[in-house]
Amino acid sequence: MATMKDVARLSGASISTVSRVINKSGYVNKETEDRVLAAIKKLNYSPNHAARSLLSGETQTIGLILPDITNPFFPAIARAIEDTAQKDKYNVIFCNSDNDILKVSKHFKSLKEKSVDGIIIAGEIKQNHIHEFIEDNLPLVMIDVNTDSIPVSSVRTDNRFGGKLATDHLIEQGYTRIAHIRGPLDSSSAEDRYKGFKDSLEQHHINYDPTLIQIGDFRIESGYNAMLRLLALSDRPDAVFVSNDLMALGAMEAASEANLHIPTQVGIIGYDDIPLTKVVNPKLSTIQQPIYELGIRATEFLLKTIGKNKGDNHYFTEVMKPLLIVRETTTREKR
Amino acid sequence: MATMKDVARLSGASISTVSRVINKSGYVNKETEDRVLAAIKKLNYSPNHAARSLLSGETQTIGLILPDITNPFFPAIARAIEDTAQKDKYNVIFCNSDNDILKVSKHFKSLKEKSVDGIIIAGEIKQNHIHEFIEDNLPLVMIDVNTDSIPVSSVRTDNRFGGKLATDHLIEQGYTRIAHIRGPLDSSSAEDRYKGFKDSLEQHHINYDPTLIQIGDFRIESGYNAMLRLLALSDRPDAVFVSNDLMALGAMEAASEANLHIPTQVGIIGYDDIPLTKVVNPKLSTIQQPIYELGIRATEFLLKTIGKNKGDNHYFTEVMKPLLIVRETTTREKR
DNA sequence: CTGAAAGCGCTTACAG
DNA sequence: CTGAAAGCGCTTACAG
Repeated sequence: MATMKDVARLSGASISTVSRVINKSGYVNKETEDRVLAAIKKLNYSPNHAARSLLSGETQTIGLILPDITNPFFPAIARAIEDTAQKDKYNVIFCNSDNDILKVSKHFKSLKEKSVDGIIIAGEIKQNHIHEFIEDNLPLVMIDVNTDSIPVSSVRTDNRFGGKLATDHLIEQGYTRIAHIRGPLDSSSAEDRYKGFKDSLEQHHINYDPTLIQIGDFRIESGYNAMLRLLALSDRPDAVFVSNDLMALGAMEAASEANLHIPTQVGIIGYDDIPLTKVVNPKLSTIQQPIYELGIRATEFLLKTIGKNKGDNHYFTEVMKPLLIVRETTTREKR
Repeated sequence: MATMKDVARLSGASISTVSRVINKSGYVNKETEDRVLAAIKKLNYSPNHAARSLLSGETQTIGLILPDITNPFFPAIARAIEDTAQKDKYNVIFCNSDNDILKVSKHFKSLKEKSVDGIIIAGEIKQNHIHEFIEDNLPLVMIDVNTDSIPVSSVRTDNRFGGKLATDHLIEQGYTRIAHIRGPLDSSSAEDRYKGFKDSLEQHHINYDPTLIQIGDFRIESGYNAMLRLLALSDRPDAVFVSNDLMALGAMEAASEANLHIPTQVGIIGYDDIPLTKVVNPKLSTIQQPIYELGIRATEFLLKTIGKNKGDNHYFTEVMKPLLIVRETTTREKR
């Protein structure tokens, strides 16, 4: 690889001058500039990124820690982040955490050592762990985590409102015994959706029955198993609000195997609106999160924070509204 | 951030000695070592990656260029690559190319400027473009591209064999008029699967009917549209081998809308075995590619190449065998 | 076993 | 408008 020294030698200019034409900083005689440009071209020179980083402390790279790229919720997030970062010439390093806080910490540390300019974390992170990350003063944005009481940038949807939306819809469709398969206790999103579920029951004066609440881990099998438990109840539910689409798919499978017709015998609504919802049969009703927009906004916040002076404690938060998407798994004829 | 200088000062040792204990290179007195270690801990020192890269020319980072992470085929590849890279302390920067050769080139150049130690490219790349990339002498591995006549490392499955496998299966199930929805003309995988399709027909002495061949772009809509065209034929097919699962899903949708029962009235088999195949109803028969293993092996090859001396023209190729997975869309009772 | 010095490829004042 | 010099934070011979 050619260096600036080579370019300087070939063009007859000094290294400083070469630097000036490359960075378009300071005055350079037009003819000198042309000679330098010609030399750059001839040598196929391109600047050494590591050397620049050493000086500037910046790498034009951001880190992305997400639970698992093979979970259908995350590719759209990752894509949005990469698209948005690319526009500002940032690259993104991605890491999978499997929602294991140890792995999150490990990746965070490793990214910090690589001097990434900022980090985006998606997934279930408990509040006390978030504090651990903000101590480092590295620009940080959390996706889909309720950070209400923590000074950190974040982007998420209003999960409580979404949970209510889903449950309201089931009630309006005439379902009367409504169960909920919630996500992990660690997850603030799962917690908020669960709260929305209770809000709706309360508003409609429906008794809250704890036996109708099952806990899953946001993966398909756990939805299947939770549904099995619900169907084993003596007084089983006629509808269930499932805290994410993946588990809802599992629940649908369990219902089908029990020969229960969806939506007439049991209604099911999910959460997220991942692409899968449209290809299953019947198509899954769900609460839509603006997944791609979540990723865009998170990246915008991160880049804005990177732009600010360090030590400046600005942070940004946005809570987006989710949307009810009625498809086939809940459209029972009204009685 | 603390530097080695700070550590040296605090521990009373020289910078050279500090470097020795950090890199465990050369002899260091046990007591000196302990003092240095203590200082490192106290200052929460971690080495500056950019400075190291400047010296070594290595970044412990690899680039991954894939068409689109939101295409369900690629998350598993990306995950496998990240998992494997992580084991050797490599990070991966990922970029989406949308199968646009201009974007591939752009990303390739940008990754090269960031001094990544190697690059993995997945997707449809024409042979003449591959030459462009190997000129740079940067360690490179291609995934799912037929590179038979090109000196470059690659990992793929035997697509021609897979295409034959799929078509043989349809014939064995008693289907007699078999169509093929192929992938783009640019794609060597699509071409090879198409060849396998023809191999099978030939072996079974079935006439090749060009009207039964439609071209898609590997995306769901194109499968839908291609199927529509096939169904509009006066003498329409009773089965179709679709060149990937996503298009097969589109084809299934078109068949359903035409009120054709799958698999009795029309059989459909896909290719890839993405997770979606198991959640659709009926479940999609397909040809399984070992997607995760593809990613592992590609990364292993890349890291091996990085380990070798530059200029050393070793390259590695592996062709894996695909597997027939019979599910519900092709299991017609034999006549 | 340890330290001083050179150098990786750049940018940034500073002087002219 | 241009060049010499210092320095970013490290590693690597080299000398002791």
